[in-house]
Amino acid sequence: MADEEPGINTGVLLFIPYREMERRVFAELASRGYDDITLSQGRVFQRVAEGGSRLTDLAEQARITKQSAGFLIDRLEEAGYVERVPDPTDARARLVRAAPRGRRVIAEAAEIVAGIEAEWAAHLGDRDMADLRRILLRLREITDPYA
Amino acid sequence: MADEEPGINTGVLLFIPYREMERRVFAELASRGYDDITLSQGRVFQRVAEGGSRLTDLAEQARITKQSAGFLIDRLEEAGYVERVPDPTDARARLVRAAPRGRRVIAEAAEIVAGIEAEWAAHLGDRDMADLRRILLRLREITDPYA
DNA sequence: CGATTAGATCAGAGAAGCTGACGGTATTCC
DNA sequence: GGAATACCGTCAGCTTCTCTGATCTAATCG
Repeated sequence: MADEEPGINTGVLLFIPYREMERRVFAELASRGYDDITLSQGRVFQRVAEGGSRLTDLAEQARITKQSAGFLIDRLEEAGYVERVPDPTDARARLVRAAPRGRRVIAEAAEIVAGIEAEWAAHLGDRDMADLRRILLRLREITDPYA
Repeated sequence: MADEEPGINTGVLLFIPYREMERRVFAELASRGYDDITLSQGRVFQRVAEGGSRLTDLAEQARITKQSAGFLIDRLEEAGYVERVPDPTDARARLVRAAPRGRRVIAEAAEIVAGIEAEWAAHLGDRDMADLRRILLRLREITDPYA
């Protein structure tokens, strides 16, 4: 687990760029005024689907308990990023969906991500960038239970 | 940030296999008796260099404050994974290095990681697995300030 | 209908991260 | 050499996040 170049753990190799992407997106969003959202909240928020998501599903996808997800969604709701509406198909459930402020931050985050991906593509070359995404999509088949 | 297959954020794509690798390694270690180490502790412990590391360096590499790193190292020390010794080259500093129990867990974790990487290679093919690592190493050049 | 399952919440606790401030040691600069 | 500065680690206090366990209501199944 030390530092010989070729022997470095593939997990760590995946983590490094992921973390850097996350850090830069959050820093940039904060500087644009979205400074009332945390990393953990963002990880859950990312999973909110277009038509709304159930709390339990969000928890599963983010790999946290539904209680933790509820805690984070409460904060996102207070800050105006999401809203909870009744699920018309199941009276036990409520749907979490993006509120207006949430939709704006989604659009801005997408811009920022696109900019960073462009930087990466410039460094790697378009060929390797495309290969990276293709291989990661295939890897997802065996590593994402909620694909 | 939603779910169209081709548009999925590259950061998320990196995160999925990373998280799965981490989860499996920790689950397997726990089942082998190393159940007194947490994810956060592991993330710092991974960075402890062969000859010992300074707390400040570990914090920088793990991207947490030195106070947080100190907290985690305290726990790792109590559990017998690391020990702190004076730094012979600087009386202000102490070196954190692996204790015997720590060296054993490093060896076992390496085995587990190798097994998972073999699974991934079997799914992707050796060619794509090698490409993945090669591309990630190049990506590290612009995403790891502590490479 | 009654029993079980599923969605969400409440309550309490522990882990882990942060900022700010401090004492001790090195280094740098006059 | 001495003063100013920077660095290493720690203490103190707080917030955020995550967990386990229990509870409530609604849906579903026999």
